[in-house]
Amino acid sequence: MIAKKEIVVDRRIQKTKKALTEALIDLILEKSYEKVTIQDIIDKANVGRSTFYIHYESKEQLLLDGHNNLNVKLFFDELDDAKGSEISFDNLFVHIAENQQLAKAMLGKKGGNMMTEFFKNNVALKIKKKFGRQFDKSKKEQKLLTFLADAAGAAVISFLVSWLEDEMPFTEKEISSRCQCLVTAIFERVSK
Amino acid sequence: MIAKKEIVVDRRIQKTKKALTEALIDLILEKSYEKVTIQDIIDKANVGRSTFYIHYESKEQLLLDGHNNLNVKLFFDELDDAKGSEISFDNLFVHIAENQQLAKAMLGKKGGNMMTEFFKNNVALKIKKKFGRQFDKSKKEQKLLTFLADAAGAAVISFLVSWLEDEMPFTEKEISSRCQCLVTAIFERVSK
DNA sequence: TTAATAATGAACATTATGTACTGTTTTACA
DNA sequence: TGTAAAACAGTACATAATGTTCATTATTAA
Repeated sequence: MIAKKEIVVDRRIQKTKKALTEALIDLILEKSYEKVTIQDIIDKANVGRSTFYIHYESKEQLLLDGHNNLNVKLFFDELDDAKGSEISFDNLFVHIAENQQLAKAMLGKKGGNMMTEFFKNNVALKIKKKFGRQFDKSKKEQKLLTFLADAAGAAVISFLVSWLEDEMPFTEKEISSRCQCLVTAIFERVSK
Repeated sequence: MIAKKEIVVDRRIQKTKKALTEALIDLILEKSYEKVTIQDIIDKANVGRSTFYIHYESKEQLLLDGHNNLNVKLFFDELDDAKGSEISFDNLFVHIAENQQLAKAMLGKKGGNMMTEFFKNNVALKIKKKFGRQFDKSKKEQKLLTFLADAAGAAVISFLVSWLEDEMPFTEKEISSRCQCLVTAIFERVSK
């Protein structure tokens, strides 16, 4: 077995990226994503202007990169845990509750549209996979499948964000099972 | 009866506002809402910089104002046409189809989040009114009602946008009745 | 210890924003 | 049709963010 080349990331890079990411999260919660400028970020992170551009070329890239991504991926891996043909949102909501501040920054009203879209697309994709076999291969049926999966994804994210922004008034179990119910309802009833 | 004072809007104002609005719509379809600058708008509309600021203080205000609003209001008045406890989306979709280019600019992928939110909130509000009586006055039930109405609204808008962006592959009747079915399904099945 | 490289800070050109002011043109209305 | 009011164009200006470049300093991995 060949030894895996261990890539060591320079500590300076780690520190810089961490500072920038944390500054962005803070600033999103302070103002709102759209209103955060790169200038704000480098001021708050106490990082030189040119340093920012070494690593990123926009705040969008900054938001997508780094340990955010790790968290985001985790969110979705959880969706796969369910057995059978149902999607379980249990772990997703638990994970969201555990990372409330990050989730609010990324998905709340102050968070940019990009992250919400990203989440929505991922949920829709999972839904599409689960229910795909119920639709035949005709173009029309496939379009309907896509439309329904997107709509269900949008509904789930809306549910999730409402819950998150409203101090999580239901238990994770409760909100999660309603989400599952919602998706099932849409596919059983609307796909004819 | 007192004669209603007729307010005549200066022709110059009408012309200016129309030019600015049309420029914005065109620019949204060319680039995307976020990337349109006020500079772009006044260049395309061939209007002086100071003139813009006489009437509006941002592009958001421009988008919300004017005959756009007339159209938007029309969209939603149509939702009230249905008899009984169901919401009919028939006229909405017909109206959207008739104003395809405007609708795409406002609701499509290139359109800003603002208009989509606006639409979603309006649809959610109508839905809430229709189904409100099925929920008791307890805080928890009222929250669930709000969450469900918002989720249903999000699903409807997602459906609408998919349809609009995909060259409207179903008839207005078809897509509209699926929307209605979707809303009903959510409320019958998820509200327990 | 040292060669590599990341960060700093300053400078610079470019672009958008929002305001202010002057002079010109268009309008509503009497 | 004449006139006062207004909307407009055009210019100038201050402010702010963007993105790039470069010389210098510091930190790091080996």
